[in-house]
Amino acid sequence: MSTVVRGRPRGFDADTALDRAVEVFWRQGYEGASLSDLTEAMGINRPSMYAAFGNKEELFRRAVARYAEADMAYARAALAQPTAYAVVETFLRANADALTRPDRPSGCLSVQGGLAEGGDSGRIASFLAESRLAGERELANRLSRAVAEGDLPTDTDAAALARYVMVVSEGNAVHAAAGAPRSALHATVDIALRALPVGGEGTE
Amino acid sequence: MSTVVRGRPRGFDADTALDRAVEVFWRQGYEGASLSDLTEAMGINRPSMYAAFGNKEELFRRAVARYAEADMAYARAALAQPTAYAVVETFLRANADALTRPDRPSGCLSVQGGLAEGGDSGRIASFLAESRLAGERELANRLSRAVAEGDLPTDTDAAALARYVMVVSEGNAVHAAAGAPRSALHATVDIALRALPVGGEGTE
DNA sequence: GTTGTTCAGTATCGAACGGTACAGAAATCG
DNA sequence: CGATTTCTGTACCGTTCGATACTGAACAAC
Repeated sequence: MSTVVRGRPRGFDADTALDRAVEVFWRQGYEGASLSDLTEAMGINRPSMYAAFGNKEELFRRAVARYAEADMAYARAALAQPTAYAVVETFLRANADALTRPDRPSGCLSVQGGLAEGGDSGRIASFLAESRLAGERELANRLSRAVAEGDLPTDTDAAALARYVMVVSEGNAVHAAAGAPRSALHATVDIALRALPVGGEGTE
Repeated sequence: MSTVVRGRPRGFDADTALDRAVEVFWRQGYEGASLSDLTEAMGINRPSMYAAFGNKEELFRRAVARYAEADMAYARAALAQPTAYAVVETFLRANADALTRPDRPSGCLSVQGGLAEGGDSGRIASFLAESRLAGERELANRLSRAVAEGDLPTDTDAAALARYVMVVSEGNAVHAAAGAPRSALHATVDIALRALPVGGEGTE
């Protein structure tokens, strides 16, 4: 009822503190973000965080909600485009920009919020990224050979095409980890293959 | 020099133990897999693991190497296909199957090895997956409307197309988190857009 | 059989984790 | 002015983490 506060007023702004928490979770993931990391970035003490947000998991859920509202507004805007093509292109372009904003952590909180980049596992993430990149390079070499052999159009960017294939593969991995059935992954592959040059069976 | 062992022989097989470790890391990620989880699955004690593999990070690197050799053999096989199209299709098909093998953890160790699914954060992963799925559903609704409006071919599977778009988005997120530059992401979008029905600008 | 070397198992280390009890400070109400 | 209510800050809780001494047991060499 009454908007009057009774006791000592809060010494910090909860929304500002939440924004700082978003940054930390985004950069370090849920488990990788310790309470010390969070409260230090938020500029408040541990009991203040617990009084304001309940516990770490509640804080994370609030952070994701705020992220979806603020940092993914471009997605809702894209849906308002007049044509399906424009919807998809606008979304993917804005998404690419959002994933690489210089003033924000790289990537997407919804994807790597489950990561654990805290402490020692920074090296782990780098090691895994390098492993994936090695596969991408092998594929690029193979596709480059295909260009030289006339199997792909001469203006084909083999490295970009290899990266696209790996993106589809890794996106499917994210979906599979989330429980997507095999049929869904193959349906995605059906569509993804339409982006390849020449298409069809082949040697022809 | 001498292949003769000197002291008490090892009571377990290191390769078998490593295979078990792969399973645990694959399912729970690096940080999510505790030494207790690992040694229990490997059937050995903690000091035996340290004697055989050095430490947790070395064990993980060995596990990833073994994973790349055993569980990603299909990728090298795909590179041997005669045409570029066959290379890509064979890879993506085998990849989709590998990501959803019923007798193995879902997803890809190289992608979610950085995850932390241990203990409480199973709920976190589910929560994030549900968040992403909500966006996918919104996009599917929008594309479904486009089909109804004649903006997309009548035989278009709006849900599958939406899933494809999200796969590209999430794959790009993985790349961005690994440090890929903005231009690389847009080059991927360039290619991905070619898979869309009708293509081009649109309302036409 | 004795000696030397290696493995197995218990018990424990210090550090970091998420979470909280408690005392003092700052505000409004009567 | 007390009295009451709420926030801040320190100091700490029990638990779990990765990693290790240390004691005995098991094997080969001599």
